[in-house]
Amino acid sequence: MIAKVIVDVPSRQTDRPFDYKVPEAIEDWIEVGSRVGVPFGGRVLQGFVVGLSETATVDSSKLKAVAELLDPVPPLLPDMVELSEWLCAKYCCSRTQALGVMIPAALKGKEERYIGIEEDVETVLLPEALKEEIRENGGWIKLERLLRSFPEHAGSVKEGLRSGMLAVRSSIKDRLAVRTVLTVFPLEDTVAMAAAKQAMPRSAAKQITVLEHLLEHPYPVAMAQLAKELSVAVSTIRALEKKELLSIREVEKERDPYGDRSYERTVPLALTKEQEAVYSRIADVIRSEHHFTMLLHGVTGSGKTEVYLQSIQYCLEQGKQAIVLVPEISLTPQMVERFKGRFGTAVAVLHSRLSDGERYDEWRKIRSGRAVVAIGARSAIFAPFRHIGLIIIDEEHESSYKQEESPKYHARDVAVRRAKQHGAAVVLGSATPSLESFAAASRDMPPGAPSPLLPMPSRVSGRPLPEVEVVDMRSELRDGNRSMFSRKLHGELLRRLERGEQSVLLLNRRGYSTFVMCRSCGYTAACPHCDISLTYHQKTRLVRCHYCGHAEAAPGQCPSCESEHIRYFGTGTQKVEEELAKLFPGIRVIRMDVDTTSGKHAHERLLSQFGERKADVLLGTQMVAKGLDFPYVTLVGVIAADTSLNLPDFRAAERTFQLLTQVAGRAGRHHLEGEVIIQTYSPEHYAIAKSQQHDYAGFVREELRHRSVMAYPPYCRLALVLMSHEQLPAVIAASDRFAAEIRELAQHEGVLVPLSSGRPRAVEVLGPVASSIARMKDRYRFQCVIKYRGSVDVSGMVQRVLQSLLKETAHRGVQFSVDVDPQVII
DNA sequence: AGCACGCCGACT
DNA sequence: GTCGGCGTGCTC
Repeated sequence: MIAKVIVDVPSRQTDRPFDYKVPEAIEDWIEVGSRVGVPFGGRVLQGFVVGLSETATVDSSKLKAVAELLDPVPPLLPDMVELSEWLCAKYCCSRTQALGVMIPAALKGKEERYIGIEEDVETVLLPEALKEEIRENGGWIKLERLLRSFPEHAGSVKEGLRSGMLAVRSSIKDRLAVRTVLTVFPLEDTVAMAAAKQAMPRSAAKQITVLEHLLEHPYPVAMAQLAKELSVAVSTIRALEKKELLSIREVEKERDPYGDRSYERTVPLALTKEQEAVYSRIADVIRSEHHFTMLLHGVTGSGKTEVYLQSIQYCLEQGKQAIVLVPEISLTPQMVERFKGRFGTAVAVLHSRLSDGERYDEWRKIRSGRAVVAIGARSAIFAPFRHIGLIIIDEEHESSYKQEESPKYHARDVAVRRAKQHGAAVVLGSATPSLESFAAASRDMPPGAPSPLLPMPSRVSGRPLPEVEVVDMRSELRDGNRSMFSRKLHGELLRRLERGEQSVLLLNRRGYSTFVMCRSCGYTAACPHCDISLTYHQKTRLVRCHYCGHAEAAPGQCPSCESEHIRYFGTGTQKVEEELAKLFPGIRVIRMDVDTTSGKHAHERLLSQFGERKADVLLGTQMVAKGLDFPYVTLVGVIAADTSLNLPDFRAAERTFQLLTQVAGRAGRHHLEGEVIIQTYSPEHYAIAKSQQHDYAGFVREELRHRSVMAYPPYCRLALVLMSHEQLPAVIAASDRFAAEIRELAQHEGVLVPLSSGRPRAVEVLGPVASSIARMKDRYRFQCVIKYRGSVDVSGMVQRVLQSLLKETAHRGVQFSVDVDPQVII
């Protein structure tokens, strides 16, 4: 038998299957999706089996054999191997990257080499110390350790290996410490145990206590826990083991990050008429076993989560599994609690704050079938279930579903592809759907076919959406108020303090960091490697580059004109916090931003503090806008709505509308009425005006008009190709060449026509132009934007051009990065 | 990615 | 005359 293996080498030249003989001993175990160790170019590498056949594609004398099978159960299922093929074709990534993104990091094994002394060979030339060290270790010692102990003998080791005096043995070792716990197993024969207890001498009181306990609870129990509960020594239990009245074994322990918490079981709530209609549509699709993607458009507070829960329940009853994706940021304890409360231990939770080990344990729960619901961020879309019936993507418009590193996949698109493979239902849920999803769901359907649009326009509580007031900050300034708080927001904050209610303040800080600028000459501190402005960090008094990490001392005077009028600009959450403390002495503020939420449980700790009303104000960036639900929050303030509006990004208006709508939904969710104040310098902008009126449809109409005029999604699709090189001429040459080649290819296929032509298949190539960050990490960057429409295989075209381009020596050293479906173009 | 093979400068 | 620079090419 021959195994086709993708080896774990991140290089274009090795990005194809290699053939290996399968040793008979593992023939029955190896499968498509197995992880193996294979000899490759003089070392042993990890690889994935993507095919099994009887014949090889190269002559069999060249074939080597699979060295080892790394898991008893293949970590990937055959449908995922197929999915990996689709991933690398669509997103222009290597096969290794596509496979790697589907498994937990703990399973990215590395070679470990062990050194031994060859038998029946004269080894007199080897240093005595080396031979002794190896012998003392039972004949084999890790190469790394040997070299660390005897750095002076590195040459001898190399020579010993070359001349055959030393032997090397390689094995792939997972990056994983499997934790074990000593566990006490009571005798299965309880009668014998009871008899032994009777026969114990009275002096063995402690041993009798243990036996009594085990007779009452005849289940395996952790030894440490047993000893503590009964306050007996471990040696007492050991003594019983000697008498063969129980056994002690090491049991693999799973790290359950939620293990120390118990969840109140919840029961399905009665659905409203609206919820019921949506639920039954979803259930119909699950039952049909035919893939169908639906868009659940529900206002904040419309009870989407309960619909999710009951749909999942139905899916499980059909004997299928369900995946729920939520944005990382809203994967809060509150959210997890609702799912654990309904489905108990059948839920696996996957989020980025887990350690590699914890993530691996949750993943294994899925792979082994002990979990049937996976809830997690983006990568949970690769949960290794066998029969997926339902995939839910909550807050589907969130940009965190797009991975920004290769493979640059969009979880929404992967979800649809997986659902097609499994015949599953996809539910995209949002109060503010992305224009792409809304347009797709609003397409004309064949007569009689059910619509993919599932509307939930009313709130479960029956409460109206909160009042939103827009404050024009220009008139504040005109009236002499130079503070970052308008008089209105100031007054309302004060009222909340007096009444003991809580407020949420949002600082929309995207692209709005504290930068250093000279008021005399206009000099700004910029990174010498990346050409972007440096941000000021008060704690360390350093200015730092957000891209490469370059840091230097904050200048005390202008390096350009030597003026003293150098100032730190922009409003960070820290600054707002200081201002709050000044304006409202004694105010209790919880600040949430990247600085305060970096710890493992910092995010949830801060939120629970706020939930316990230990603070008056929750101040934060985007992360306070999502999914929070606190009954005493009656005021939401947005400090500057337009910071995101003015970004040079075609989705700026959409992002702003979404953010404002989301954050407004945080106020007055319970018995107290909520109020929202939006401060802005452009109150007339439709993104702000329509969010004030809670008018999604109105916003979409306006925004679609803009997108149509400018030919942006959903009226076309985009691909971004970024090229970089240390030398400017090299990157200019490469990008010019790339643009010419791709145009020629499109011309050849007859699709190089302007989008405005109205032709169903069209491709436009823009650029090349210098990237807006023209240099990063000492590399110059140029980019091409490709706009296209219809069934044009742009990924395939780009890959073909890159393949021929990279063969040419002139373009060696040029790095290409392809983003199909980029979320931001700046 | 690594590692070996291969053709041109400063050293015993 | 050799040791070693890293350019080029291959890995089942």
